[in-house]
Amino acid sequence: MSYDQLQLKNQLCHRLYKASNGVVRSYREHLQALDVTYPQYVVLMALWEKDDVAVAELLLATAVDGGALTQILKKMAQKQLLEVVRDPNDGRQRRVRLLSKGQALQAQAVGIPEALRCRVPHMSDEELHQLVTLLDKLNGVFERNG
Amino acid sequence: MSYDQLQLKNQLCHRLYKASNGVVRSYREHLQALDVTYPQYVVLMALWEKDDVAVAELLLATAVDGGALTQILKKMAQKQLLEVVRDPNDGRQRRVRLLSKGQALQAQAVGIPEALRCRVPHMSDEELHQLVTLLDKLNGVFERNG
DNA sequence: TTAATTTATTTTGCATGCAAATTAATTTAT
DNA sequence: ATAAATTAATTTGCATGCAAAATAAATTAA
Repeated sequence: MSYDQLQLKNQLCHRLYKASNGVVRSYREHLQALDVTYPQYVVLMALWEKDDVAVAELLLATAVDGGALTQILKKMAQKQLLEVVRDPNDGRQRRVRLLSKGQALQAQAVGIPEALRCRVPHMSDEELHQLVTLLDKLNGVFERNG
Repeated sequence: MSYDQLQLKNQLCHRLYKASNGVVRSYREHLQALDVTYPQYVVLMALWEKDDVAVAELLLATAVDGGALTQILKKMAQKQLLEVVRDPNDGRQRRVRLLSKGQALQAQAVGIPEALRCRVPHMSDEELHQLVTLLDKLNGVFERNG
């Protein structure tokens, strides 16, 4: 009954599961100062890079779930971080735009990446870069199909 | 307003977020045949390796959230996959034990790891091993503290 | 042009992930 | 020996992640 391939220690998926949850948990303390959750932070990063985009474009950029994104945008709109307006040219689309309060958060978030980097002092820049490269290769699988 | 360090393409966290969600999504089709969710599958793998363990030990092995684990165990118990019984020596602890139906699922799960491996044909065994090694190093940060 | 189809979002129902509060049982301190 | 502290689990409230169904608006087809 050994089945090595079913042992948790041999599962890439479980490592990703732990890493993702762990990293998001690590962000929480920093994001609380901005009063946003991790997915909300991802939406903000996407908008800081490119503002005034359709929901569909935001879905692609953030990889946040569609059903969840609607709720997330509602909450962020309530907090005056952004607004969602119907596209005049295509009524099906809704465009997302940062409000001043959402734009202002960028300045407060500038130090977050470095703070998180400091949590992993035992890993070199090269190792982290390798990790990024490998994850990109893995994520390529999910780009188009499920 | 560039702030390179805040661009999504420079975030390790976002890659982990996408990878973890993507991989779990990939498991879903295989797990549906067993009628279990991904966290439930993790619990099963832990129990297949070591059965009759306290909830606390299962928490450590699986890294599943405590609050969620209680609900997960309830559902798995309803499905007759396992049972949760009070420890006679220490009434605070509850021990989790696989039932025959839960044990039997192992045979059905044997092919899952290979099926998932086939989803990443463009990555070599060495690359996947490197990814595992780097994730383990990253996850070391979350072992004790948050 | 009006129905059928396609596209963009939202809604719904269920299953976590998480922090904080609560309950239950054991151990420690006085 | 009994209160206080500690430990093990569970419960609660909120925020997603996800699939599938439902809406709404634009486009295509007949």
